[in-house]
Amino acid sequence: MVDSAIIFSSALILRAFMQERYTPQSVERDAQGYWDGSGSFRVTEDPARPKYYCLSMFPYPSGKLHMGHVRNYTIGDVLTRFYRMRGYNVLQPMGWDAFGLPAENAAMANKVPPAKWTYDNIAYMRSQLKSLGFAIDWTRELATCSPQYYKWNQWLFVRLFKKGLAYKKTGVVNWDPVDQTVLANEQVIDGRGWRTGAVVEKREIPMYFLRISAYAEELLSALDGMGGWPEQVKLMQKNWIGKSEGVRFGFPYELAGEKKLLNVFTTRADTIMGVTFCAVAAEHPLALHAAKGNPKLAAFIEECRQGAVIEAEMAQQEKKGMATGLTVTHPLSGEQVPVWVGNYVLMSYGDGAVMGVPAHDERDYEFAQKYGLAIRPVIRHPAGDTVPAPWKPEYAEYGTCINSGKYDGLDFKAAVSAVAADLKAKGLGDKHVQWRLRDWGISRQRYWGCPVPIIHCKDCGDVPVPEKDLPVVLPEDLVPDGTGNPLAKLPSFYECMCPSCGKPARRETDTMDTFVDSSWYFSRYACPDNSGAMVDDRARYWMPVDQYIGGIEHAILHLLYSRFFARVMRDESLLDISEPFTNLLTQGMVLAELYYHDSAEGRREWINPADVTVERDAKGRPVAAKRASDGAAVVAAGIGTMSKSKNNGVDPQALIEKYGADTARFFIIFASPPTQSLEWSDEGVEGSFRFLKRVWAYAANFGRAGAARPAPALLKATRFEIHTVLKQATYDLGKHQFNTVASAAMKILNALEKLQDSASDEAREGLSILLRLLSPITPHICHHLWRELGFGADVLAAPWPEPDPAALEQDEIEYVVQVGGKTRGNLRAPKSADRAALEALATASALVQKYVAGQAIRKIVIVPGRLINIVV
RNA sequence: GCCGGAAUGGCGGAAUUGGUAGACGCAGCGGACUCAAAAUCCGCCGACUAAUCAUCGUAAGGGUUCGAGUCCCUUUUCCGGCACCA
Repeated sequence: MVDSAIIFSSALILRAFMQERYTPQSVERDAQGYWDGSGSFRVTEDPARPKYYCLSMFPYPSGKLHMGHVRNYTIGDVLTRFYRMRGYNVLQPMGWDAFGLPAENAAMANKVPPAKWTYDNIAYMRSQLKSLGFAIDWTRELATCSPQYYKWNQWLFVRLFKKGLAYKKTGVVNWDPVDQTVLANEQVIDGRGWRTGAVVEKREIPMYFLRISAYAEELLSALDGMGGWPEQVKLMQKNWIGKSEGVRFGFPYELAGEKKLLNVFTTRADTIMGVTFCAVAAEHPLALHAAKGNPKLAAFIEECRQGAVIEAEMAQQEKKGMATGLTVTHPLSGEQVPVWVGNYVLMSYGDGAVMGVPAHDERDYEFAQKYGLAIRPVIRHPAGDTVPAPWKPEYAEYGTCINSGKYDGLDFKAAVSAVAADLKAKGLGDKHVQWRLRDWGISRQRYWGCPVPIIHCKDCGDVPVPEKDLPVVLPEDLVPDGTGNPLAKLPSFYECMCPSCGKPARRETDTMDTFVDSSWYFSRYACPDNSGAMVDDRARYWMPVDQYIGGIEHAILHLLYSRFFARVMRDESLLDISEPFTNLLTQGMVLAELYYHDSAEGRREWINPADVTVERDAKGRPVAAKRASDGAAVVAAGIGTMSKSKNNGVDPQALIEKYGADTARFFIIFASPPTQSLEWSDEGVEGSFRFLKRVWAYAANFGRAGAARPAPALLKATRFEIHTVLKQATYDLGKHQFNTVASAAMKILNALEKLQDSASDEAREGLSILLRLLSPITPHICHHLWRELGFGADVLAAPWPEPDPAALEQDEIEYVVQVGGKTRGNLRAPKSADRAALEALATASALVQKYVAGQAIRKIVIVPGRLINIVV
């Protein structure tokens, strides 16, 4: 039956007043005014309804929205509105990740304090977000640069400091020797400072760390239970945490008469008898000691210190090493083993030293070949007992021990156990679990961030700022000049009294990594107005976030830090949960075409795709491209992420002004599924606009006098079509495949248009389904038409449409007919036909007769309701 | 370099668990309306072919299966992350 509840006879009268032309600007202004006026998106805790906390990653206020933001928030809004229509109490908040480097860069460029730049940007971007019509509860807005917010960063830091979960040690940073300042990785270009061009050096400085390693085991094991996260992200986190089980042991040596151990960790203790050298990092104490009397080695270590701390760059540089001249004693054989310095050994992993087994490790093999070190095979691997050059992957495989004395004949597991036991007996080592995950260094030698609440006292050491003195407020009127942190030059900030002894002391001038701000903001949205606590009971109601949406680029750091913070807050009795995000959707990038033009002087100029005219051949294939302004030939350089440097960005604002927010939203949803990259297309936007105009025109003409009533068979077929599409669309929404939901809306309109403006019950029902299906994607036009056609006062309050099983009933089913696995045609059969009937029907058909052509039928495969395959 | 993804017509994409490859849209081509244009509407639209049939066709190569875009192995290219961009 047709859903009569939504059929409303007054619709025809209302319709007479409706404009023929779709004018998105006025429609959207009115709808947004209605939502604002009625507080449609303000929510409070409601134990009677299931809650749904839908969160998109908050933006950095960089100046204006980019298409990636629009995409992110449109996806979140579709989910928000969809769940709302299904009866959930839905929270969708918004805020600003407002501390960070770009504000300092802008400040330097424009001589304006980062605070002013940031607040101006927030004001503009807020207005942009509002013009997109997102169902956001704006009463919960927060900015991480406000003292009311970052006070709680500081408060939590102090708690962790007292617990030992925050602590001080040295860390390595990129140092610009000209500007005398620490550089972020992105400020290092080809190993040089971005402003000075000076070769960057590594420098060790004291910093504060958060002991995320204390939660490594839990962060790893909990991944298994996180069904709502993409496998891909969980796998990346698992590899990042990097649990490896092996043996940690020491090579004894003597230094100035003192007995010491060179500690290493290995997952291949079974190869220990194949050790022919040890390699240590350039920063390793042993290397530094050896360099004292060895100028060549000192020069090599200096060379290793050149360049940035960026691991990707270090991993790609040529493997180099130099002998220290020192030796250590093999703990089991007693042989002397030479110690080398290797630029590929990372001080930050394990003990900053590795044992070298060139026969069974590719990196060690290369190193030994290059420097003429001994290669001693000790494993019988699938390619034999020897390891002739070149390196083969088989050399690294597990096998039984050979040339290993008492361990000969043992397999991997037995050998590792035996070696570990022997090392333990000698007091030199044991089995050990090693993590790749390092503690989180949160100190930044920068101004525009949350001050680290520590006071340095000559007598009392590092003293946390007392709770009553929080927040340590960041002055908002400074302008950095690129030569270090302005806070460190501001006595009024750093001069203070020691809270413990009352004597003059110096305030810490480092600020916190902005990832600290973003690791708990989602909990604060529940209670942003609470000035007395970090979070309260409202956070217990709303947390965890049911659906989190953001870029895949955050798969590891932000998401891992947030998982860590949730546990820290749990252990501080602030939250009841361990996992902050139940379901995670990682959206793809937004891409656009790239065009450039090389000038006569050889300068490459990137041309915005909007300024390019493409010539096509008769089949629509592009053959040439020209700059619209002067006809100059431009080169099509494929597609890439929208960026300033490649000048291929599309401004959301221009789009909204030209077509309206609904068109922008529709195109973004329609163009590709949320998790895949989205390729921008101006023609595609035109097509989306055309579709909304058609929806409008259909509604405006709906039930127009004089339309003939279609034949009953057409009505029935149309209703079948619409309900089939609806069923599919609801399924697609469940798996977050919104692009096909948009397609479904198009299919429904196509079907309705075939009814030629008839105001039949079937058409009215179809239209009400169309508007409800579309309302999460294009809420403004649906809001307007829903009211205008008299379906109700507010489409937000309408229930999600359900497919009617009766409409999906069919008397006949169309089967695909294959012969020998090749599709040959279709066959209609009664719904009731059983297997035998289908076989008889198929074998008797002319279609099958033609292709079987006298061959023996070996068997018949039947997929119920779908397919018949005659195997010959 | 290491870790994680992706690849389907001229283009974006669809194909529920292995079951009619190309839904829906864009571009293109043809037509209607118009003095004309825009807008709108109708039709065609993977390759090969005059057209039909047939054949081929989901990055490349191999395999499993009655049947593979989908599963397995190898390779190529592109994208994300690599701890101070956010």
